[in-house]
Amino acid sequence: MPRVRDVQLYDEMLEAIKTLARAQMSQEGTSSLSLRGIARDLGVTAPALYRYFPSRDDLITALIVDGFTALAHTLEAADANHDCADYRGRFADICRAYRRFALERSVDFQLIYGNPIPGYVAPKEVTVPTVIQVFTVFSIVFIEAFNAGKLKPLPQDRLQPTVVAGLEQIITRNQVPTDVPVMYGVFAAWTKIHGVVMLELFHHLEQTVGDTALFFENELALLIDQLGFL
Amino acid sequence: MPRVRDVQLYDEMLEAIKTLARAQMSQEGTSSLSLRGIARDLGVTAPALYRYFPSRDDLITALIVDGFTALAHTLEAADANHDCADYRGRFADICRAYRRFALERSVDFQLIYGNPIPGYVAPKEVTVPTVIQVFTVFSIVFIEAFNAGKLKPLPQDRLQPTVVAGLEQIITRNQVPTDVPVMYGVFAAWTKIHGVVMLELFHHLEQTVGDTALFFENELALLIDQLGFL
DNA sequence: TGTACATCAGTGAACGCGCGTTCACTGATGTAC
DNA sequence: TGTACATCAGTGAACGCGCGTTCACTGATGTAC
Repeated sequence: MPRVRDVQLYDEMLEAIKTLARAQMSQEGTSSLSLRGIARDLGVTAPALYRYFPSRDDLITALIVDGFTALAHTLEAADANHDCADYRGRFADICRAYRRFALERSVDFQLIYGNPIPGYVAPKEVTVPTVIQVFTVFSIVFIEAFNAGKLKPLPQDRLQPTVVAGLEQIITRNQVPTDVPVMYGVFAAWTKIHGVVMLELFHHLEQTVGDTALFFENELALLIDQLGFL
Repeated sequence: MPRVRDVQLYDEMLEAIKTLARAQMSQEGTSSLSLRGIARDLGVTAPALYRYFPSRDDLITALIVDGFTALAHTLEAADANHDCADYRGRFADICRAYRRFALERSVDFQLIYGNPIPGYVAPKEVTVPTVIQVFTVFSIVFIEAFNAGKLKPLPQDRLQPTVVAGLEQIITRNQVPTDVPVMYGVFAAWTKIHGVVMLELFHHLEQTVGDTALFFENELALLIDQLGFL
């Protein structure tokens, strides 16, 4: 951040740029982000943007980080709406929020989970921590449910040893206070929900199952049972 | 197709263009397809391509159709490798082929299931039939297994009435010779596999579960039981 | 077998547009005396 | 309170590059007589 006269104005400009960037992406696709286009929309010349972002890639990075954070907050908010002990309800609402986010803020969703942007490489040290945020929200419900005796996860002998080893690594690396089978449930859930949402988002389901919202609810209900939520 | 002097040469040129297009997309992303770039690679001027494709969009359409067809054939081939009565094995291999296709031919996979290409609109009358092809391969195993008494699908009362209605529509529209619960299984399977594959493809799993191949196998084994394959 | 001619396949120039980034610059702003 | 001056915020021109598509054209090819 260069020296700035008015911090508030500066921050407003930052936000304005990112908002217009998202608008542009939602019209033209995530890969068509153009600094000149943003400058045009903003009524300013293109070089002016370089005071706010050193390059186009830095703008993209900021948008990706924002996207992950927004998703994580959305999921957290959905979780907070609930009686703590209603684990089935909490989990369901988190999943619903995941879907709603994907459909309503599809730019952000495509940006974080869709095709990579050509020529752009995400700086891992920046994006990885934010990826974890999302994943953490899911974990918390599982862990709390399990500790309350309200989750009966898959027995560990149904998991491949290498998978177990991988999960153990995450558990220790991120200091997640739980066991492998519980952790496995998080991934089983996430991958399922993600699949349904992705296919719905890109309109591969509506031609086939028809009412995608109800299909989602149906799959969600079955999933909750399968995962062992009591 | 314009009048052509040598049909074989013409077809070879068509293939060459599409091959270079795929190569370009795999380097620069599906949205960065450039006719001029292809012409350059081909050692020819850009207008020459207009003898083969009336526009960039027509080339994209051809690539998408090819992608769906290739995926469908890959799945069919995986299915053909098997003792007909080994339904669990057949289903597992189809899913493995789906994953392998996504990872090995990721351009095609991103093209058909990933972010839409900005400014491009798929002509539905062309692409929809090819979408069905893929879906059909999955259906066949389910139907055959069910008819052989080797699949115990979810009871219909666990499905939402509207979802049932939607599935009935597909069944009659495409003249699929089976019942709603069997059809539902196809979607339950597809969405699950798709979710795992998508997340692996874009490297969201490797940071977390570690060995993604084994994670896939693990999820697949569980899925086969859940779906009711005997 | 030899020649005239239609046509196919690809060229080269042009149109009008886009892009990210660098650079020297100007005018407005706030501050220090 | 008034003026000089540093610096911030944004300008405008330029660099060197990209793109899809149209158009009149040329040279090679195969065919018909």
